[in-house]
Amino acid sequence: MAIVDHSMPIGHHQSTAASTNGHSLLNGQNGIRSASFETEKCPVCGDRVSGYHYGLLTCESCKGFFKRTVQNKKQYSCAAEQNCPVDKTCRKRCPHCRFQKCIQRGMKVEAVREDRMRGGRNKFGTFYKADRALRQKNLKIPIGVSQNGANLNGSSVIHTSNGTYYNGQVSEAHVSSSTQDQAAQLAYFEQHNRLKVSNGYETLLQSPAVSNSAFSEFVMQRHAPYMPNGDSLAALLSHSMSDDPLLHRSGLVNGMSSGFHPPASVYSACVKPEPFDVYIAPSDTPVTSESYLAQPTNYINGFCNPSAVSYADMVPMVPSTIAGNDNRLSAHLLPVCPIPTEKSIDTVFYSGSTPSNILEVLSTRSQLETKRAHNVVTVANFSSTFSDPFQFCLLVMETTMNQQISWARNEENFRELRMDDQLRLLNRTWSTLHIIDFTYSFLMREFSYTIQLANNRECLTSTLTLLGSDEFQEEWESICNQLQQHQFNRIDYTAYIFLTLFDYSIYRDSSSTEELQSREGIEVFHSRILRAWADYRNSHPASMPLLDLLQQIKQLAKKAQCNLYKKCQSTEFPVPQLLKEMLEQPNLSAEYKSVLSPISSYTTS
DNA sequence: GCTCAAGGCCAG
DNA sequence: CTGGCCTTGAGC
Ligand SMILES: [Zn+2]
Ligand SMILES: [Zn+2]
Repeated sequence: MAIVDHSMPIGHHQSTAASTNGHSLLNGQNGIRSASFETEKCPVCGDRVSGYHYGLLTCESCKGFFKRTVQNKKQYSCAAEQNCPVDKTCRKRCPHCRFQKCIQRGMKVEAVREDRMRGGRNKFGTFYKADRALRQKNLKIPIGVSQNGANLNGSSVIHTSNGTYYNGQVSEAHVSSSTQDQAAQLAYFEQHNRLKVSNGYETLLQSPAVSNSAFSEFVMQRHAPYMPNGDSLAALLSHSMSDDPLLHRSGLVNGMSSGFHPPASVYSACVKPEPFDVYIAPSDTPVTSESYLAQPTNYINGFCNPSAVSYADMVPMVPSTIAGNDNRLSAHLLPVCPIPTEKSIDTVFYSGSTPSNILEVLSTRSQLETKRAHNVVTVANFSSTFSDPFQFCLLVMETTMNQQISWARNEENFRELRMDDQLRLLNRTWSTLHIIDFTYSFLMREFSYTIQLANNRECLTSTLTLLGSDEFQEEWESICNQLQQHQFNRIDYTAYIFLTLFDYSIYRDSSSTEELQSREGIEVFHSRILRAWADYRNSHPASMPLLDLLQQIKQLAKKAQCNLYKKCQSTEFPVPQLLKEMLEQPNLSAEYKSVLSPISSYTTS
């Protein structure tokens, strides 16, 4: 490599702390570690990452920029349309858009210390650690085909340079990492806070910064999406369309009046002293949606039409205890800017480049590993607190489903679908996706056979995987064995996920032209994945054992879902909101009946 | 003790 | 204002 001398991670130098080997990161025992972010690109500008800063892996300059901005409470404004591209070469040009992107990518204002205390560690440490562990692990996954690892991040393959419009998303294609960071963190921290709830006594009092800080920010963000009519999923999806609540606030939003500076500036989250222990709402089940205003029905095509959309009407869910201090959310929820959406999957997805690359690229760019990483963290967290296996499963499922949705809505292809399609697809496929994720995690030994719970109890991994059922354990184990025999790997897993998610059969019977169009888009994508996968496997879709297995998994998911539905009817534990809604979709009841009757003598009314 | 993210410094 | 390099210090 030509740039060898720059390859030492910056931020480390010999002069520090009498460390005997200042260059330990490059060689020796720690060599592996350095590799973990040596290849990473800053999710904000694409420059070389120097470590975790304010919540995620970023470069040194974005770190500095972010720090200065937050410390000095700077208010930038954009001379253009708030969608300036931000990359290494032009990041200086528009600080407004740069900062916006920082936030959007998940940098945390609350990690900037108000008291300016140096050194030490903060609460994000655990997240960094978990994230690092995962990245590392995933580096070691064998790739399978001739391609070598070097290509993993070379996603330059992927893009034509179309749109700079929507927050530069497209032009960022070269950034390999962390479009997921934010979602990931949210999920991560949510769990922590939720745990606090369940243990949590002390918390409420000792958090000086709580009232307007970090926490409420993230709670808002996290729960903002819930909707009044029980449409959590829709809300979760639509909320995300323009990303982060924190940002739409510097001055003129979409040409609206500029004088208004909501009290809840981003900086309010800047937290005082270090151990900012955030507390959580004193409810241990996910918040319900009573505090929402009615949602004017229009989220279906929401993201196409900025003015028609009623993001501003969506009042985020804030736990009642802290709800007092914010009505400022509406400002947050304004869409950042319209998203052009003639783009169909087809155009979004690149069209040239060899088929088998598609999965490679998807696998890398879609950050499936990160999603799974958070599943692992979720499990770890809940398992230490809960002792009842079913309750444990419910909570894990609820949380991971949130993560699933966050993941999906950020996924480059999925997010281009009409909202309506997104809803249907997720409604349709969540249980299968769950099973695939957990099964793959199991195969990767991210979970062992059983999961140790509190009070010395345990939960079979198969139970958790199968949505809390233990009836199908053998069937699942058999599937696992077969997957293993076929050397099911990361690429196969990626194919499984995408083939499942993009299930065009949801429109099998539809006749409206709109739906047919949707169906076609999804189908095209689906078949492209299928071809790529077959190509990768040197096989034909018609004769792929792994494809048969996927069908089996889908069947299994269906059964498991029915079972879960049944169990939820009679459980003593509260069924979390989102899960409940996913289970109780009206159109499913018939299906539950038909699936259940052959297996068991379950009788519905 | 060592780590490594956070703050500080300052030439450009 | 930027960003590369330097110092700190809680937590492991
Ligand atoms: Zn950067
Ligand atoms: Zn700009």
